[in-house]
Amino acid sequence: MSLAHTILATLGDESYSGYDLWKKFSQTSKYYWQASQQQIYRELGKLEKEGAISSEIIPQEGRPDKKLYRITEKGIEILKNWLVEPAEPMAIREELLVKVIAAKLVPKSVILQEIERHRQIHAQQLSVYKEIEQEKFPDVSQLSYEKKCFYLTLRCGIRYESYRIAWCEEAIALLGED
Amino acid sequence: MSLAHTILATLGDESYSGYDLWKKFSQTSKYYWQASQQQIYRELGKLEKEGAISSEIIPQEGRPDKKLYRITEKGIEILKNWLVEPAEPMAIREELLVKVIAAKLVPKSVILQEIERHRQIHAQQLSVYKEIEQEKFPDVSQLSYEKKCFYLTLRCGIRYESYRIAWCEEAIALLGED
DNA sequence: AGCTACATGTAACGAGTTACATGATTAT
DNA sequence: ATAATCATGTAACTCGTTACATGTAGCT
Repeated sequence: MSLAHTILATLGDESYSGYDLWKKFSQTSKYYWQASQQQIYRELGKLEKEGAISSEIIPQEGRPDKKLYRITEKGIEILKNWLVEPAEPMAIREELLVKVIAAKLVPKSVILQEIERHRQIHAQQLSVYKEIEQEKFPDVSQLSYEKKCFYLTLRCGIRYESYRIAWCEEAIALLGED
Repeated sequence: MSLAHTILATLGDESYSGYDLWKKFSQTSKYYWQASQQQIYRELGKLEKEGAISSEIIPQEGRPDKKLYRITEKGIEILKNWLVEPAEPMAIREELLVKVIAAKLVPKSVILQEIERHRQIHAQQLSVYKEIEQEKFPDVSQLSYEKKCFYLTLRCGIRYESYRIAWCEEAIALLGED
């Protein structure tokens, strides 16, 4: 359900084409919702049919035409109604943990290397987020309400990666000892 | 993909009926993979067709018959092959964060209350996990390799809930100030 | 009389992934 | 030449959710 709401929330600030939305989802929206290009195009089609968004074709030279989407009054109403309804915490599905549960079937080094690989991926992502934090949010107390909200999603990304790294380190330490 | 592997990993230790698996998924498997009863029945059907598991019907008095599933040699092979392949970190999809992004459309109190509600849910879950930790794992250094692996999934659950709580507290503090 | 636990499933739908299809421009 | 970027989409499939369907036993 939330892909539609994420798109509506994004279109609430600015108009985007499907392609632009996809890029935005690959970059800044990454720390709260992920979606593929195909999913976004499909969802845009649905939202337009429902009347939550409208589109306008922008002709371009030397490039394919682009379809620029904007949110409608109806779309804003849909968003507002969704915002006041409570949401349940998301279901946890961690493939790495399933591997840890089945770990005894393969040599210990296989699992240890896989955990170490994940630690590195998360450490890499964490450093990207921390750079964004330093560059874009040097003084948090001066932020507007809206900017604070966006900042908090980045903070969640930072905390998420930190939690993953800490767990990987604990796992390597515990399983690595003989 | 991983639901099949989670079921195979669970059946690796013991035989279960679909109903038993569902209960297990609602309790201990909760911190690494969640699945509904219907999903489990469907997946069991598929896995049996593939020959990864086999079933035996156990007649019971005063209760419906139960179908007890066990993993086959082929199922163990499937698990092993999956274990040595690298897995990517899971995609992040946090509905609460999408709400924070769209927060400006509703009064501040709506979002603050929703975040507080989530903080409480996670705090509740954390206390359940901590009780399990104290009861079942009083001395970590004495655990077998297999038990250590299981313990680590609980530790991940504890770290996850702690990270969620910490973020909620940060968000309430930042948005709550005037 | 109604609720919970036990036990297994089907059907329909919504969400997410993977593969395929097209075609121009710009950079290496 | 080849790859990457821009730009939009269809089709098929798998995975996850919700609703429906059936029936017994035991508790309150």
